[in-house]
Amino acid sequence: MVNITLPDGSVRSFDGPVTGTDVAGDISRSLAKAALAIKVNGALQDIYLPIGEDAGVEIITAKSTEGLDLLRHDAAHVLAEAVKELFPNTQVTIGPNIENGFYYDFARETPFTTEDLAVIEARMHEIVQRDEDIRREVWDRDEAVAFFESQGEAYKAEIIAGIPTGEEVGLYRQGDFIDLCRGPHLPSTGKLGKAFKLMSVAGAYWRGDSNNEMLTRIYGTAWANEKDLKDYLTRLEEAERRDHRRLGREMDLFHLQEEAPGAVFWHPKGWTLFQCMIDYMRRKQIQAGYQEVSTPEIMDKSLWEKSGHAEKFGENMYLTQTPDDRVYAVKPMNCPGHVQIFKQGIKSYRDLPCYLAEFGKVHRYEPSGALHGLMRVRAFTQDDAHIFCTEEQITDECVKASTLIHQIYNDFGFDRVVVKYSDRPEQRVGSDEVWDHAEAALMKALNAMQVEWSANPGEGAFYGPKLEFVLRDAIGRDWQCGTVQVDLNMPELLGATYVDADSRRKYPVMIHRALFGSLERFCGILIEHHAGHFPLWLSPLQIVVATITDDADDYARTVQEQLAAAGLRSELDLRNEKISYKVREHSVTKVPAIFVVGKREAEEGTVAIRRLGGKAQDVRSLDEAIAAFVEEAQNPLDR
RNA sequence: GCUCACAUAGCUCAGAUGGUAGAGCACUUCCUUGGUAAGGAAGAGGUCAUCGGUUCGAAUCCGAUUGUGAGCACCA
Repeated sequence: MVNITLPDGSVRSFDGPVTGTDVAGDISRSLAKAALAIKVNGALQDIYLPIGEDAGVEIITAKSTEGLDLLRHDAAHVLAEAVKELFPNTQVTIGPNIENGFYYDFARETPFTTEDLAVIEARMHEIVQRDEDIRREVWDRDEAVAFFESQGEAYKAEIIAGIPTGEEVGLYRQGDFIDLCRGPHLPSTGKLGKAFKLMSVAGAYWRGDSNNEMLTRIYGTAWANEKDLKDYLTRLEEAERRDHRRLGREMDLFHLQEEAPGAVFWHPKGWTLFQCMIDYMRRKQIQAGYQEVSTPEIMDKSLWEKSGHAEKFGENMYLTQTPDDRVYAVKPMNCPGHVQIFKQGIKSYRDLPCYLAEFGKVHRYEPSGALHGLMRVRAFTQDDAHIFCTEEQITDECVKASTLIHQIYNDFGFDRVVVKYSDRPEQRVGSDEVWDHAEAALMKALNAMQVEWSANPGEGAFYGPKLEFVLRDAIGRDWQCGTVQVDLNMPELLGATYVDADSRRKYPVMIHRALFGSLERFCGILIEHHAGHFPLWLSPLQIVVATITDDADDYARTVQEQLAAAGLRSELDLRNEKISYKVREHSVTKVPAIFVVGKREAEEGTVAIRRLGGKAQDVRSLDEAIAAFVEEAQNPLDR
């Protein structure tokens, strides 16, 4: 007797060992059909393996996340099988499931191109049609290595050779295709169904290391049913519609061009948005006790040699040579400049903490392949600040900076923020003792912050450990923005000191922090987060005054003058076009509100307000409308 | 930087097999004065990313360069 306990607590008894298939079939035929795998006492396993003793069993279908992951993983195997059938000379490597789908990395002389995808996808459908059994086999490790080597599968052999000797190796066979895999897998290829699609090809380094050879990767998406697949494709289209590069053009915010790769040409509207962010931040920082400064964009290379930038960051730096043969570096960071300001005069411990902030434009020569709209550029503006303080003040100051970051993200409409903690990288300045100290201090601050955090080992800056603040946008993507870094190295490298209470000279601690991070990137994130529908206070153009007939032109001018006098950003649309034409155009460019004026409004001193995305018109007196909009357009700091 | 793809009018895109370019929208002018997501007509606009090669002839074929896209690696 084998007693199987199901998740609802019910128990079913069987005469002897049973498989997941038997259990599912015992419950219902439809479940037997939908069953992909089972969980026996909480552990996932193949559905056709026997269960010999009493156990808790859960049937896994594609409705659960786990089931969907299995399905996607199987899609990767079917992809590999299809490729091996079509291109026998290709070597297989690895193919996991990922968010929304799967990929498989192949090694071959000539990489796949997009044209190959259709052929491969068609073969995958054939393999699903064949409904081949997928069965687990247990092999001896050395035999498995020998087998894959004999098949010319060097990468697979290498992976298996990495498994400890003596450990058993699970292989899965489907048709003529056999692959190393931890499993579990679906019982047959037919279970994959039709809801999958190959999406793109890309290069990817073997084991993720750019020193290794590049493989050819095929990405695909797979879902439980065709409706989910269709929904996913629709979501991709929606994401494309809110792409900041597209909206930036449509809304006339900025452009990029070939002569200045990774550098932004801000148009008047985009620059207005940018300045709104700066205005907000400037006030916020002053409230928090910061002093704003400005430091040179180019400084002699020798300074960057002292700070360690030339050595540790040199590959990312722009250099300029002047007619007098001096070599200057364009600043990639603001810290050395701020240290120069701190160093002027003699600082006392009473001057600490000293907060120096700058909207500093920095240039970094980023790898060309990394550039992406506003999100990844070579010239960007940081809302950067350096807090010079004593060791005792580190915890407090880090907590304060973190609080500030959370408040700011909140004002900009982001409520989910997570923190990542990064410790010493391989490329670094300073002794291990100093790093021990800096890491411990930052960790102490992190614990005092009471925030959700995760570790990011080895990812710190070259001068100190850091915290990164990652926010999640409206469509669930994570963006790294703010950062707080504890630096016990830079002041010493650049000779910055203060006089302590015991009248001895000491090196201050330097906390580097940025809140938006890069203003350019933050701007891009805002565009995508709001899909161009900015809250009124951020919207570069707040109101368009549009006339119905030219009888209303004079009145429209009056309206716009009054809007301007009230500090609202508006434009006048007196063109000889129908009102529906004007409404459409200003809706497409995401203007938050249109004040429509015709003969009636001119006579009554009113405006007909049409909000972006709304259908209703709200006719109000001009004074009332202006008061309401002034109120709504207030900076969050004034509310 | 690496792999693949792409680069034609301001934007979105057509332009088998080589014979020096087209559409829609936008723009300009005219008609229309129209009440909430595209009224009508006419006109103007391109050294087909750049440089080289093959050819009688290149937007088209080949190579290089630059830029862009999707990934990888890197990262604010």
